[in-house]
Amino acid sequence: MELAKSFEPADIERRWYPEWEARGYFAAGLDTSKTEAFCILLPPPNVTGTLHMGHGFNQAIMDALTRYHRMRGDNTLWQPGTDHAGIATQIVVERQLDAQGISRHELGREKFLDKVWEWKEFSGNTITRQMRRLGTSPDWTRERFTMDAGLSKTVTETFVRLYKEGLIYRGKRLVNWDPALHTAVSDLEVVSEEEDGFMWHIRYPLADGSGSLTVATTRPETMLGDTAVMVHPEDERYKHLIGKTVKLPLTKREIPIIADAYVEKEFGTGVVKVTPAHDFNDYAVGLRHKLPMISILTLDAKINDEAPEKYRGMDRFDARNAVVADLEALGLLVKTDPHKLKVPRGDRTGVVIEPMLTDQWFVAMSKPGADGGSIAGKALEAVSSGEIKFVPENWVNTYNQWLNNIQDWCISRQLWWGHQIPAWYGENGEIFVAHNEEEARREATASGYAGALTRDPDVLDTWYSSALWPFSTLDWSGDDALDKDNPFLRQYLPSTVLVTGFDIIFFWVARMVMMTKHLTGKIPFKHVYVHGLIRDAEGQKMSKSKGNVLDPIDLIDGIGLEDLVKKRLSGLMNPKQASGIEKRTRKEFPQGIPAFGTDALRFTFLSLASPGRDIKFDLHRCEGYRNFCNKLWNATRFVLMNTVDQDCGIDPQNPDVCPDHLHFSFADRWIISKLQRTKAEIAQHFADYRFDLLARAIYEFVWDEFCDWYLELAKVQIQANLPDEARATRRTLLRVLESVLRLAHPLIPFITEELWQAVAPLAGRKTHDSIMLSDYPGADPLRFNEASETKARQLKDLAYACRNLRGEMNLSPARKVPLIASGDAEALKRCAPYLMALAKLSEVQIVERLPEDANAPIAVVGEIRLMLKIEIDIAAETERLAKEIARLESEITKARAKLANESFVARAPAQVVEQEKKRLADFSATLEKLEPQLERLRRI
RNA sequence: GGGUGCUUAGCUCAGUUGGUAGAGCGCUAGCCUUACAAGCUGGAUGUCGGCGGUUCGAGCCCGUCAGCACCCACCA
Repeated sequence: MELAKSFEPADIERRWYPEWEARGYFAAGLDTSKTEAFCILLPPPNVTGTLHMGHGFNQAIMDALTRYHRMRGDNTLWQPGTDHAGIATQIVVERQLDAQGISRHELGREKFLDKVWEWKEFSGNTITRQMRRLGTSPDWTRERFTMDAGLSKTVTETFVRLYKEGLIYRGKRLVNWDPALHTAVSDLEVVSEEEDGFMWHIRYPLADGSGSLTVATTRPETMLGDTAVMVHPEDERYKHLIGKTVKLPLTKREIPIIADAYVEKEFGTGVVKVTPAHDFNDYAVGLRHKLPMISILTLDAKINDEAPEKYRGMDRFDARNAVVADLEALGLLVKTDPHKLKVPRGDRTGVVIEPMLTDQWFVAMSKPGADGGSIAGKALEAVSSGEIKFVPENWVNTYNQWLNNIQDWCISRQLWWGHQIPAWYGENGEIFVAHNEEEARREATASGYAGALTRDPDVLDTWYSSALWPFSTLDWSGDDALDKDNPFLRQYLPSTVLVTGFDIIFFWVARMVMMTKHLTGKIPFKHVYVHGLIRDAEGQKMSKSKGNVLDPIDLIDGIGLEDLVKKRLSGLMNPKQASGIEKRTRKEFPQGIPAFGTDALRFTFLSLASPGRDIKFDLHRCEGYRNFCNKLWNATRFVLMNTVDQDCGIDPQNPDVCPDHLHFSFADRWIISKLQRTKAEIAQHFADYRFDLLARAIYEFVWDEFCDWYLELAKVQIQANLPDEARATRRTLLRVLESVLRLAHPLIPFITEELWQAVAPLAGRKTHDSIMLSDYPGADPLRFNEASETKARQLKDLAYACRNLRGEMNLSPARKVPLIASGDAEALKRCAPYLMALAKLSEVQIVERLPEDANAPIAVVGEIRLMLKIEIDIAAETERLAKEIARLESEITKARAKLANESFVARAPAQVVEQEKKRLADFSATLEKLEPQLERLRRI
C-alpha cells in the first residue's frame, strides 16, 4: 500500500470512525479478572446544544485518557449521555412556537411537552454526531438521557428518600424569581453585574409630626411594600426615634422605626427602608423583628393589588418612575445621586431577578440526615479526607468556601420541561410525596385523608438529575440486593476522574459529590481534573454576541471566509453588532480557516492544556501541529520505502526475539534508549494529567530525535551496504516507529491508526485488527543505554560544530568540503561516516595534529578539534573566533568567581561544585585551543 | 469585603525537590540535499513585572508593591 505524499486527514477520519464504532471497540470492559478499572463520566451536553471549543477541549482530554487506559488493558468505561437542560431547552422550543405565533399556554402542557420531545429527537443527536467527528470513544451503547425512564426513576426514588429523611422540604421562602420565565431559579443561576443606577433619598415623615427621616434606596418602587424603617441601635442621630412610627408616603400605612445592627451608620443616610417581601436582607430583618411581609408584585413583576390603586398593573420599572415623580411632587424627594450597584440578572434571560415570596421545594444542605451527617458536610469530608483529589489542588479552596457558606438549594422550577415533582397535595394543603399516585393515595388514606389529590405541577432544577449522574447512568436502583448484582455499578462507581471546567464546580461537581455520597455512600469520582476555558486569540470569552466563536468542526474541515462570516452573523440577538463582527472576522481570517483535521486539533488542545490557565486559542498552534502530523506521515513514508520487501530482521512468528545476524550501532541503541525514556515520561505525565508536557514529549521525540537525527543516521547505515547493519537499522526503524504510533494514538487517533495498519505488519506487531486493541508501550529501563546516549550526544555536537562552521563561512549547502580532525581517534572514526552525510563533507581525515599553517576555520568539541579544509574569509573567521572566545572568557570568569567563593565551595553540594569545576576546565581547554588560532589569523 | 490565578523572547506559552534561561509561531540568511517547502541548515532576540529578604546560589522560596483576569459575598 502506497501512502499519499502528504497527510490528508478527511478521508482517513471518515473511514476509521464508523469502523471502530461498528466493531464495538468502545464498549465498556467487564473482565472480572482485571484489577484495574477506569471510568470517566461525560459531562452530559444539553440536548439542544452544539459542539463548541470547550467541548472539543474537554473531550480531547477525556478521549486521550480513555484510549490510554483501554490500551493499557484496564476495564474502561467512558459513559456518555445528554442532559434535558430544563430551562434552556424550554426556552428554545418556546421561541420556535413564538415565531409561529403560538404560546405554550394555548397549547397546553401535554402538547407542549410533545413538541419539546419532538425537538429533542430532532436536534438531540447533533452534539453526539459532532463528538464522533472529534474521534471520541465513549461506549455509545450505554448512552443515557437525563429524562430516560431509568434515570427518571432514580430522580423520583432519591427525591422520596430525601423527603422522608427530612432533607427535602417545601416552604414559603424568598427566592430568586425570573419574571420573564415565571420561575424560581437557584442562587447559581443569578449573575450580578455592576451597573449604573441611582440612589434616591426619600423623606418619610414621622407619624407624630415632629419631623422626618430620610432613607436612601436604589429601588424606590419597593417602598410600597415597606413594613419598617430601621436605624443602627447605636446611632446617636436616630437613637431617640426608635420605637416611633413614620407615615409611609404614597400609602396610608404607618410603619415602625426599628433598630438593627445590620445597618451601616456610614452608608447612605444611615436609615434603611425595610421591604421583607422583596429583598433578601430585609427578609432576614423581617424574620428577626417579626415584621409583616407585604408582597407588592405579581409574578410577572407588575404592581399588584396590595399597592395603592394608582400603581396597580404598572410594570416595576414604570412604577419606579411614577413613584419617584410622585415623591418629587410631594416634596419628599430629597435628592437623586448617581450610584453604581450590583444588579442580579437571570443567566438564561438577562432579566432583572426579583426576590419573590413563593412556595418552593428545597434541599436542606446543612441539616443532619438520618445518619447524623449533613449533605454539605459529607461533601466537605469527601475532599478533606483525601478520598477525592482536585487537580490542580487549589480548587479545593473554592470548593470548600462554597460549601461552607452554602444556602439551601431551591430545586423547584415553575416550568413544564423536566422531572415533575413527585408530590401530591390534598385540598387542605396536605403533602404526600411518593413514587406514584397510587402510593400517594395509600399514604393519604393511611393519614386519614380521602379527598382529591393534585400533583405538584412544578419540575425539578435540571441540575438535580445531573447531580445523580454518577450512579443513575449505571442503573442504580437503590435496592442493595439488586445493586449487588449490577456489575457496572460495582466496577465503575466511583469513577476515576471527572474532567471539567471550573465554571461548573458548584453547579455540578459539588452537587454530584453531595448526592452520590449521601445516597450511595460512595464518592462519585476519585479525581477532579479542572481545566481552563477556551478563549479567543485576544483572551476574550467566545460568545455569539461578540462574534468570536470558533466551531471545532470548522477547524477540522476548514471553512471559507464567506461561510464563516455568514455563520457568525446568523441568529444574532442584536443585529447592530453585525458590521463590527463582520469586519473583525474578515481581518482575522482573510483566507477563512484551512482544514487542519481532527488529529491536529486534538493535539493542539492537549498541548495547550497547562494547568490553572485559561487558553487563548491560537490558530497558528493548530497549524504547527497539523505540520507535525504531516511530519509523522512522511517519516512513516520514509520508513516504509526502506523496509517494504526488505529483510528487516524481524521474524513475524517471533517478532520479539532478535535474530543473531543483526548488528546494532550506537545510533540504534541510542534511539531505542531515548524511546524508553520517552515512554517513561509519558506514563508520568498521564498520571499527573500534564497533557501539555505529554504532547510535547511526543512532539520532541518524533520530530527532534527520530526525524531530525535517527532517520538521517539510518540513511547512512542503510547505504553502507553492510547487511547485518542494514537489517538492524530496518528493524529499529520499524519498531521505534510502531511504538511511537501506539504512544501517540490516544492523542491523535486517526493518523496513528492509518499508519499503524501499514507499519505494524512489517514490525511484527500486527496481532490485532486495530491499533486501539494493541498494548500501550511501557518503558523498559533495561534498555536505557547511557553509553550510546553519550556517543550520540558527541556525534550531534560534532555535526553542530561542522554545520556552524559551514554556516559562518557562508558555504553553499551544495558544496561538499573535506574535514580534518584530531583528538579522540576512536570517536572520530565512529562518527566519520555519519558526519560526512550530516555536514556535507567530502571526506574526514583523522590526524594526530591539525596542520598549523592552514588558514582554515576551526572548531573545538571537547578534546576534538575540527578544521574545514577551505580557503577562508579571514575577516569573517577572525570575527567568529573572537566572538566565541569572548563567550568562553565570560563563562570562565563566572565559573572562577563561583569557585573562588569559599562559601560556595564549602556549602554547595559536592556534586554541584564538581560540575562547576568541570565546566571551568572544559571552557579553559577549548579556549586554549582557539586562542592560538586567533593569534595566527591576526598575524596574517 | 473575602478568595484565586497570572506577569519569562515581537506573539502564545513551558520551565517538575532552588544549581549554565527553553519551545512553537514570527523574524533573518541560505537551500527544490532521493520522507516531508506543511520541509532542511545556520543565525538574532530576554535587567524572568518593581523593590526588599532568605541562601554559597533565586525565574523558582518568603515579604511587599504594581498591573491584568476571574470567582464568591446581603452594603440599602
